[in-house]
Amino acid sequence: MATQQLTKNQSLVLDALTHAEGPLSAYTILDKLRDHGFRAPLQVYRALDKLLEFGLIHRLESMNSFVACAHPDHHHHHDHGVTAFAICEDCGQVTEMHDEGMEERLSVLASKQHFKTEKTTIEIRGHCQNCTAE
Amino acid sequence: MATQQLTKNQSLVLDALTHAEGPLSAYTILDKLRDHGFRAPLQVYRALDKLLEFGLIHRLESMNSFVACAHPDHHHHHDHGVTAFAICEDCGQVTEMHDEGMEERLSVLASKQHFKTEKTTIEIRGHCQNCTAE
DNA sequence: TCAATTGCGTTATGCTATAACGTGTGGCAT
DNA sequence: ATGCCACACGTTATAGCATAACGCAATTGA
Repeated sequence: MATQQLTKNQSLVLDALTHAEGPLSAYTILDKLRDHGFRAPLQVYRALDKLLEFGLIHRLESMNSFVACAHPDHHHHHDHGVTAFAICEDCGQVTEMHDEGMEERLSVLASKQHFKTEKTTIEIRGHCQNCTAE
Repeated sequence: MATQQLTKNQSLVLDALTHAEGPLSAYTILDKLRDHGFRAPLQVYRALDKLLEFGLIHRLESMNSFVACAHPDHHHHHDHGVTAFAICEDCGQVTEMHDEGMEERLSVLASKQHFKTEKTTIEIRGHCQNCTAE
């Protein structure tokens, strides 16, 4: 299963996210890509939907924005487990975290309620190391 | 520290959420309260902000909606730790969950990054017990 | 009394996301 | 080749979520 072949629009959107300092909103991406022929929000949203599907980007629910996936292993576009995000409210930097123990706790919590999990969102808002230094 | 005295608007919004089956969006609340004199979104959002501050309601980031807090002990409006929400995509029901082990894992994760946590969002989307029964 | 604070109401605006329509292209079975 | 299908694309319009900015009224406290 080779790396998914991306369309022009999808590549442009992924590049924008990859080269960005932090998460971008769909409309910010639109503005960045106007010079490349983007005119309407749907062009961005359609590309974002596909990139999410391929596992190449993440959506940050707490800020209606998107980030490129930090993982280098983009060869399999199946889940690599639950991802937690640490989002710095000062500099906007996002750190992607994975933890087996946490997945285990979540799994236990869900099964206690007989709840069938489809997708899990974990977002920690706060201040990163750099921005905490006074 | 007695229970916070609420204004008329705040009470109306809290009542709407308390009596609702599931989470409500701000505009849905607005519609429900038109008969009580509500005319504009800001009337709702201002009440929601205060209720969030008092810890009487929660915001569900993944669906831009709000729910009444399930806790009976509304006397202290400080944090009662991290809350995880199980959100059923079929019936919309929301279950509030608290778990010490979970908080511990998150705390460890954050400290590994030297990250200072302000607020944590955990939302599990899926299907509740009732809606899973075929 | 006067100033400061807080909640309120209103209008206007901005940001986020999708519906609905039509076009073009490439694969592929007939 | 022809016809069909799936998919990406472009465009316009609209729906849904959230806040800025203004001014008024009531409350509190020096």
